[in-house]
Amino acid sequence: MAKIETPRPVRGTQDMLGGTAEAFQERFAHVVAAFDKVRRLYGFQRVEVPVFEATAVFARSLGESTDVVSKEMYTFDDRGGDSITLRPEFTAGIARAYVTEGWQQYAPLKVATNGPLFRYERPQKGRFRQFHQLDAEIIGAGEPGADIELLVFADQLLRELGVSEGVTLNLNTLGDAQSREAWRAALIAHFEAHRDQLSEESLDRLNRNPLRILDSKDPRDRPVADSAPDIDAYLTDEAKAFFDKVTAGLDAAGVAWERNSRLVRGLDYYRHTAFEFITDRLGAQGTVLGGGRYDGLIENLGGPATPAVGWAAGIERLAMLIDAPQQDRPSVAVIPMGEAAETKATGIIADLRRNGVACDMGYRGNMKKRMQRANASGAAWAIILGDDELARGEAALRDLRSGEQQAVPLAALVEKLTAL
RNA sequence: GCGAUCGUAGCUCAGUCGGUUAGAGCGCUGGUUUGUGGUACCAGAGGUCGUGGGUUCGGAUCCCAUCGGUCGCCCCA
Repeated sequence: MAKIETPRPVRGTQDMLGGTAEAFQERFAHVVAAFDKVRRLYGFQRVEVPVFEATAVFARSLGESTDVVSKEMYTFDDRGGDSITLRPEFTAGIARAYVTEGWQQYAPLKVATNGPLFRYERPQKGRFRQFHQLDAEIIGAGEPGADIELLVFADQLLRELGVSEGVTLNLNTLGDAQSREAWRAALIAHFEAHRDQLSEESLDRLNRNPLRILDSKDPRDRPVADSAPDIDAYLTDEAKAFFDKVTAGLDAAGVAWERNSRLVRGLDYYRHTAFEFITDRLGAQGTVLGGGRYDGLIENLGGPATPAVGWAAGIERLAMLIDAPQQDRPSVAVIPMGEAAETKATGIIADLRRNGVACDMGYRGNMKKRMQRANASGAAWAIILGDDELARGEAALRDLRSGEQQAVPLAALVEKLTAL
């Protein structure tokens, strides 16, 4: 008989098993739990949006960056012939819902979500095809206060996770449309004047996405990129006032930040604030949380002109940075010996669980094996139930830490253990 | 799409100037102790050496191809 070949997991996907101190799943869950806790403190409502959308939702949101649309998205036709795309980001879907579900009535709307996203990329450290993000958005608020609130939220999350130490907030402004255009023109002029010093890749970027030359990793580009003009000289008074309010707000809230005049966004609908929390502990993927103001996006999706700002954070990346979280252990291991005892134990364990006592039953192997498993499970107590105990209507309750053991009437077990 | 590097037991890895039956630790099963763990000792099960081809008397080891992992480039919404 031919050997059946087990299908392999799809490239860039992960399976996560919890239950042990080193388990990545435990870290992952801790990041999500911390996010949910902080999100409530800041009054962000939980929102759920579909994992897939009509392709147009993302295609329009990404606009002209054709490489991303054509090569990086999981797009397919469904049985009805409609083009569907697995979400590569949260913002577009939330913006779509804001328009189609009439959420405009709640503006300014503070929402948060988290879940899986999909991008067809080559996996590497901190990069997967199915990955997961936390996401927070404020839609319908054009005031710098919204940017500030979001940034303080992000900062507090990183503090709660204990990773703020090695992570710095890089902050920049892209100005309003007018500032951005003027700066862009100046940058192109600068790069054109130094064409001969740029790498081939950056020469290509010059046509495609000139702002990206600013954060090129190629050492040949650095001198030209570093000597390129900041946006500061091109900011309108309004844009400058906006950025000043954001930085003043951060200072007032005690959030440390660094100006990074090379931090840019490729898409045109980004305005004003752009930020990334960056670490050097994750290899090539240093951004742990990033976002900015996208005042032009909702209009791009056919909605009313709506100012909005938001951020997203990679759960896997955060999970790689945090210390191993404390994990919950079952506190009681029930060890029956013999069939009659096992039946009785089934009732006892159900009773304990209904009364909020976390417990597990050991039903494999000999006594020694069961005790070993009970010990390995981290349980603090073992309830040993054999024919002898059963006949006396009691169970042996053993403290697995001290080794002390006592007989407890079966009827008193729940009371005894819930009192501990 | 490009580059580097690695694929040996369930896991982590030894073993390669080509040479009898491929090893260890952990885990698993059983035993020393017919019902008592965190120690110890003994035994056992478990491997198409990623896959296919080539060179050779002989390949885990050398060559080619292919698949997969990892890291980096590109891209980064």
